[in-house]
Amino acid sequence: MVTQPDTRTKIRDAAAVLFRRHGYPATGLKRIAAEAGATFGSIYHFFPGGKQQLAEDIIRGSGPEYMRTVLALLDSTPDPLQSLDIAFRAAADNLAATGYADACPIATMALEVASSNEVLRLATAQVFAEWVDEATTWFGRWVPDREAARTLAHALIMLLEGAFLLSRAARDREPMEAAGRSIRELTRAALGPA
Amino acid sequence: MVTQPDTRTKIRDAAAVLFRRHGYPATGLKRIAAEAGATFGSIYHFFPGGKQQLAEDIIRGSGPEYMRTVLALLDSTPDPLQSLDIAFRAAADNLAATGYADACPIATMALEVASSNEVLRLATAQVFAEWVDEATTWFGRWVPDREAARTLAHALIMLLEGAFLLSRAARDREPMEAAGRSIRELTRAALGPA
DNA sequence: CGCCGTCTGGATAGAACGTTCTACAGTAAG
DNA sequence: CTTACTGTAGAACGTTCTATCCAGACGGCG
Repeated sequence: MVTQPDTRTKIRDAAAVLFRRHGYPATGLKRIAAEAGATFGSIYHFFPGGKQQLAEDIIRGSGPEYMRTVLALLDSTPDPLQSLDIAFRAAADNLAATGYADACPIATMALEVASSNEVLRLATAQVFAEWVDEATTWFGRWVPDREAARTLAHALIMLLEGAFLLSRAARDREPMEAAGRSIRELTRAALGPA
Repeated sequence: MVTQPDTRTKIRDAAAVLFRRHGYPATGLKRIAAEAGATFGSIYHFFPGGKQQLAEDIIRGSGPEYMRTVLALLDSTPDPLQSLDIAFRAAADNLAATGYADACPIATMALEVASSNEVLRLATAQVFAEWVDEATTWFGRWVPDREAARTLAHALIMLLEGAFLLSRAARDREPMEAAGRSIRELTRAALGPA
């Protein structure tokens, strides 16, 4: 039905890219409008709350969307170790393919607003909490102990985020590959004594 | 010999706190001057390169300084597993004590500049590389295989950084504690087959 | 046709940004 | 006393920021 993206979507998509790559304060609304092919007035028409509402919208939207992508990769094979390998390899490939620009959609913003903007901080916290819950459920399929599964879920996300940080800074996929080895090692250890 | 901090040091220290908590673009030179008890002119007197030079100075200075703190904790006992426990517990304590504000001194900036400022990106990359090397040496004391030690070093730093991200967003020490359990589990696995 | 809500285009405001510039205080050397 | 140097103080510049405001274009409908 929708032949071409409407203005609201164009603004959202352009802002999401800029926020992810450069962060919240460094991204100007003027630049968002330019990249979206929209005008200033349109931003405030669709997002009366201004920059903050736009960012919150993107955090709460891109977060779950990204997790869905990751979960799809994690379900690509029945073997959890092999799925983890595929997922982290895909993350490294995507990172390298985008010139080490596109990583976690909300990590940069999360660090930026953690001590200065309570509304956005809460949004990022809720997205991360959702990720941990979903990853815990995923690990729970093979790891009966819920505490152990939750620790693995935390490790998965922290290794992924840490690898994004190091890989983006170094423009090198080595950290992401090390992260993949580590999460597989942890999972293997949790599966072993079964 | 130095009775009170000179202006250069006051500016550096104030800027380091602000950059760490709010990031690079969100921190204004005016605010830095105010917090440091200095004036505009003094900033440009000591840092003719402006904001970027100040940030690079802080990245290259605070990075190694922070690693020294971590390494001191890691050498607090002869047992690596116990030292890791102490270090991650200290990180969680410090985080909670500062209202989840003071975490990694350069992580926020590293993500912000990774795709927009090559000078600062390189500075962060070199600091991280140094961290990995030093952590590799530390693990190397018990793990003879250098590749394995380097993977552990990456895991240590990535888990720490990931835990900073999640803990700051959630204002909760659980992620940091999970990171501590995970790095000890990985280290245990590497020590086991010895 | 005229009407009306939706959306666009852009001017404008007022504040804050990084940076540059000049003036000046204090001190040590000649 | 003069000269030179280091550091302080802050005004001023041009740019960019978020946000507000309004005139007008568009499309469905009576």
